[in-house]
Amino acid sequence: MSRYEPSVIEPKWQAAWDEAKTFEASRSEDKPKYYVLEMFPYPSGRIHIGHVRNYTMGDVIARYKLSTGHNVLHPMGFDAFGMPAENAAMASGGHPKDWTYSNIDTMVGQMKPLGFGLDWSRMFATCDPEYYGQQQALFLDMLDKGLVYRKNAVVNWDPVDMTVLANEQVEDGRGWRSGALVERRELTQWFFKISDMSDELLSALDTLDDWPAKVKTMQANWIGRSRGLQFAFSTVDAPEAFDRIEVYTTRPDTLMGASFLGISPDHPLAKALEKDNPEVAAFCAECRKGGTTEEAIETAEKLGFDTGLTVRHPFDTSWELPIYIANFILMDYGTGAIFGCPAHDQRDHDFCTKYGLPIVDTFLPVEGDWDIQKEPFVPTKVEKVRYTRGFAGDEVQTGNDAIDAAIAFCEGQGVGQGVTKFRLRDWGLSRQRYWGCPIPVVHCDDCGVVPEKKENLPVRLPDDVSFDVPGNPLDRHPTWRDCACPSCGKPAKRETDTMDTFVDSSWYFARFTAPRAGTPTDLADAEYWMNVDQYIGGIEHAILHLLYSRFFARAMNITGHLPEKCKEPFNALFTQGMVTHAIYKRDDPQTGRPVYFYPEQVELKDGKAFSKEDGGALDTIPSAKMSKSKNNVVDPMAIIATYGADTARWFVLSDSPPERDVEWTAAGAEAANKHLARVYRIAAEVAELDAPANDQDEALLREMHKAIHDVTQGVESFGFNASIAKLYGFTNTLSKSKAGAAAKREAAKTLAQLMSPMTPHLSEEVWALLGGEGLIANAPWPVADEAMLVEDTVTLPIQINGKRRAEISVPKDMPKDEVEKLALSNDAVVKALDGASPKKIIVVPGRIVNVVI
RNA sequence: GCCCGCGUGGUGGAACGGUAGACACAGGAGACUUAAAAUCUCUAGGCCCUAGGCCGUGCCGGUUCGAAUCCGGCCGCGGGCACCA
Repeated sequence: MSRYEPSVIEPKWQAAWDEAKTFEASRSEDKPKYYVLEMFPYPSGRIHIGHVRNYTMGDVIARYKLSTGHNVLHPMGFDAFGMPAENAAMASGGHPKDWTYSNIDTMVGQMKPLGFGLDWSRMFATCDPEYYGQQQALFLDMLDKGLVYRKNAVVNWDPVDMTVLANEQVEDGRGWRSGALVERRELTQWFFKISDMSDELLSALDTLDDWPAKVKTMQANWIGRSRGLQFAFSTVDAPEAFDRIEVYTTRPDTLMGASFLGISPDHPLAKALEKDNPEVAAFCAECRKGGTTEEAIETAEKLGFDTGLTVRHPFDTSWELPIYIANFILMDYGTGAIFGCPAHDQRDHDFCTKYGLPIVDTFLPVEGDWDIQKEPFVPTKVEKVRYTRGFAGDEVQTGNDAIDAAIAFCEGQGVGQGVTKFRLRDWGLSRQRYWGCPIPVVHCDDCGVVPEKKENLPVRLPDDVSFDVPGNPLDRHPTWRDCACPSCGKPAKRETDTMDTFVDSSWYFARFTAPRAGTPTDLADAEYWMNVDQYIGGIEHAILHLLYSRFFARAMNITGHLPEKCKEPFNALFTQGMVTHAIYKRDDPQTGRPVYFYPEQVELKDGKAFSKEDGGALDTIPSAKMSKSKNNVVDPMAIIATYGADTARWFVLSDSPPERDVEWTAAGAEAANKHLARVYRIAAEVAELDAPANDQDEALLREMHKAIHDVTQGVESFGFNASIAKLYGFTNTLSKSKAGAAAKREAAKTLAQLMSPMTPHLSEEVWALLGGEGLIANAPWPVADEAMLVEDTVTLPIQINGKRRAEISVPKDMPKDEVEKLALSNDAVVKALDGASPKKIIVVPGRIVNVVI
């Protein structure tokens, strides 16, 4: 009998699938279609065990759907533009293009041996001119429909390198290379008008029934719809054109508790004052230090500057409030001006305490005391509170009711109006970098900003660029910028900004439906294949990528590139966890710096780690995100070389639920491999078995049908770990069964089929061994016989006061009162009752009996 | 700082509000073997001497006949915060 040899069988079956074009998708109306997609990878160099897990999940779905009679589209590509390619070019002198395509070659070469059922004929990289040229066409159509515009926006500016930095290139407020203090600087940038769709993007979340609730919550909070009052304070002695300052507040009910007016350092008034007041200029300059992230702004020390100017309170013109410039007020949100109410807001409370401004309550708890000077009173808006300085509605009311009443009152008084605002900002797509899709517009002295003609697309990136100095190579290229104005034909200059790589990933799923089309999409193909039936990817993309894709799908509908039904392009979403691995380290006694050990340098004894080299004890950090610098990255290629692809696939799906992180352990991989070898051995035995049918057959076949049922349910509901647990159990049953050869062969073939989405190579081999017809990949998925699933008797636990004390075995459909009688006659119950009668008996049919004493 | 998750034996984890710990790893005992590997069988949350009982799902409280599960508060860890992808 032969052994389980993955290195022999895996290439064999991969060749067989290629030969039969098993996974090449083509349109045909005779079967329902199914589009399964995993978020495509960034070509970082080598595939990661996390990729293996992600793509294996998608592959399980794809193979399962294929065997349930679907026309499956399961494509793969690369999200190939982005900063790491430029960083590599800066570090080691190559070209981003060479680096990227060489990485793609490597990664494809690593993915193929894993046996994923992918349609490789559709593969593309977003840096292919064929792809980004179509993206430029899409951009021009969006420009034409008014979905793109230019405005000023702040960027991280490195004053030493004279270049724009990405957020991740800013460390503790300093540029990562120069170490210079980063400043926020305004540049003219291109924007997508995603905010026009705020309301729609929010309300349509309700239609996404098969998306995780947490993702929808995150998106809803991100879009951040709020209702509030917008009104103006009139100023006292302010510069010309600033006699009124518009503010937006979500708490107009606290208007009588206002202590100051706060404006953003980027507010027009601040900018006006800055011009001839050096103190204001110095303060605003101070505020502009640091990075652009919300995190940096929110966690920075709250600073304010008293302008000396005041505004009049709208309800009492003799009441004047000081105008402060404050570093925590964002120009992007609302009107860039707020009124501060320290009694009911922690930040305002801190601010007023710091600058000695009055703290006046507008409401207090319905009962009890509150020292408002010491601590702000910030109840939720659904709680009832007692208004001490209310001006609308009841004295005791909820915050929500008070807000509604306040808006109505103010509108009646002619003080502002109720408005709905969103937190969502327009999507800035300009990047001052080389390795991205060029924005296809031209700057002409006479005609202004002019779109490039479609027949001139793609606007290709030049190859002759260098990365020896900071900044955008397109800016300093000797000739690339020079072109003719598409409108008047005079010499003009190309736009040198390229697109955010999120643009590339916002429509690739649509492109996969017709990857070689001469237009961004082919409507007939999109109509057939869209939407993505199952999208799989990391939770880290919960907001930006998924929101931008939802926006793009709508924009592509408006520009005629996608049908109406694609406005929500992902029918179902699954967010998978990471693959983690322990970190082994110890501090170097000389330098005190941590030294990281590779798993193969580590010896494990009684759960403790020691260096193989010198036997010294090591610290273990369990379940850490894999990171090259921590030496805890597991290379899938090494796993394949040792155990084969099926072992890697089986392992990443077992144990942990897919949405949770899974820890890679050598022991776990070893165990997975042993199990697969065992399945092979059992199948080989069964193939040679020659035993007559007997009374054990039915028990085995019953278990087989239960396995079909449970495994199928696991696959359908992303419970792959549950499917695998069931498969372990069924393997044990089969191994121990004394049933006849025919029944055991049927069971073994079914086992192979149930395993085939996870371990396709082994399954094909077992299938062939047992005389299965054709490829198991094409064999119809087994269907559980309902009659075989029904149990005649059930075991009911008996609880006394909620604690399990006994169990009884009863016929499945025994009436409640008979179960009750049986329970009461149970020894444990009789003993516990000790002659008394129970207070209550709860019988949940088929589940449990609880006797309350 | 803000938003969203997660927390169960030595380990990964299972469990429609209904027998907590399925399945697996590591461990223990045994079979086979000259021996080892491989394989197979049994065992296994903790505590108490056992019958049996007590304690146990990060911590504190609540709802319920019954809570890992629902609610409130805390602690710890992770993801995101608009130029990492």
